[in-house]
Amino acid sequence: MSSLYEIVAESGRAKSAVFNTVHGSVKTPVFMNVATVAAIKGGVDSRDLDGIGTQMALANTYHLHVRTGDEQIARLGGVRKIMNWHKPVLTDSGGFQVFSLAKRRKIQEEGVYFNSHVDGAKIFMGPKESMRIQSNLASTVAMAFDECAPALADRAYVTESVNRTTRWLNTCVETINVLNKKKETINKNQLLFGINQGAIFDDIRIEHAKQIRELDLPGYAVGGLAVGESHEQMYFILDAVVEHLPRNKPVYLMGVGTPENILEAVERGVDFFDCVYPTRNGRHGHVYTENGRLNLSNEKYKTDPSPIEEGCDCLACQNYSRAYIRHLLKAKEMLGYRLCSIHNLSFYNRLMENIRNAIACDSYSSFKKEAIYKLKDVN
RNA sequence: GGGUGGUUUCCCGAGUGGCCAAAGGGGGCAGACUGUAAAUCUGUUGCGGAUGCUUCGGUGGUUCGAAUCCACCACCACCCA
Repeated sequence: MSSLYEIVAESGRAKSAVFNTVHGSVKTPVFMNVATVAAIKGGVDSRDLDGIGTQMALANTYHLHVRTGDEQIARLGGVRKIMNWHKPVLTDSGGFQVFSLAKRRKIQEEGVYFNSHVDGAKIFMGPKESMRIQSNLASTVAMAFDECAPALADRAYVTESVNRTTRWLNTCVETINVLNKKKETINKNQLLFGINQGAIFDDIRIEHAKQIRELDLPGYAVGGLAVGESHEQMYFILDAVVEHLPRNKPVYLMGVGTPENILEAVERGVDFFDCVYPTRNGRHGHVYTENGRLNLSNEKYKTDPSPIEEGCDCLACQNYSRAYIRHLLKAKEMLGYRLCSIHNLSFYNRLMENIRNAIACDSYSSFKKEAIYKLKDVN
């Protein structure tokens, strides 16, 4: 029986591992494609991702609770079943919505009152509710219910918020342990990842990391970054906090990020990522290449017969020109959004594969330097 | 042949004497977006670096001042013969 998480290569502080779950194995560093409402936006089907190296997806507790309801999804067999997704899925806890729907919520000790963004209905969600919903969704990995404080929050607020997040984490642990033993639970092996918070205060972050690692959870995330602070501040926090999380467990940097952010974070020991960028930017016509990001809706691509990226084996690059995809975007045709999203996901997965290879060759530092240099090319 | 309504900046369309280079859409151009309230949002869109200059079917007029008032002309739409 293989262990849950096994480091297979290291290069400096960068690590590459295999994460073994009941829903399959994942090679890290890994990028999880985002499927917030159990759908990859832009009309991308689960099968579109076959062959482009996708290993894991992310869905959202809050969104699926609000629509169509986690109990209904449980009756249908869980989020993986309805998506026809045979690989692992991580569910975010709704904690980020505490942040992003700030104008629609009120935080209390037991949880948060939201107003649904769908119909305005009052919703209560705390650690118990989040865990129950995630158990119904039957994801591979459930995330702890946390508060993602704004980057600009002051020290007093962050201290209070982090303490509450720690108390919530304890409740999450107790709750998932009960849920995983229930007869009707679809995935009785659901894993719980804890989330480190503390905004840009390194001492609060470190203290929090030390506290939560005592719980000996199967994985730990760094949350509350890329929410308004500078890149330098983000890297500074990662430098400070990652070494206080267990090295022999997954480290997940939530919601990040750009290719450059990922390259920098891997160097600091992070091995799980997710971000809306490849799909959102795809829908907005921004596509990634090794030599930087292109805005395909720019006039200069109007007659460009070349593929988005030479040598890319994705559906878009194998079959269509930049000029045609630009035309589709201008015409607001779904196919345009779809092709750009598929290409970007393909790019991200290829980036992760290259990262893994560089770690395996113990040449990560020079690989990263060159990759970032190339990304700055102007197209 | 007679009557009525109309012609506005790339398009649609508001504007009936100064606050009008001209509302609002659309389209165009560019930008933003990091655990997705996001196929969304923002900026810009006559020329000029600027005091300015040239525009509202055409020509002429009234007026200190005209897209707006008057005259004629051109074209378009509908109605009556």
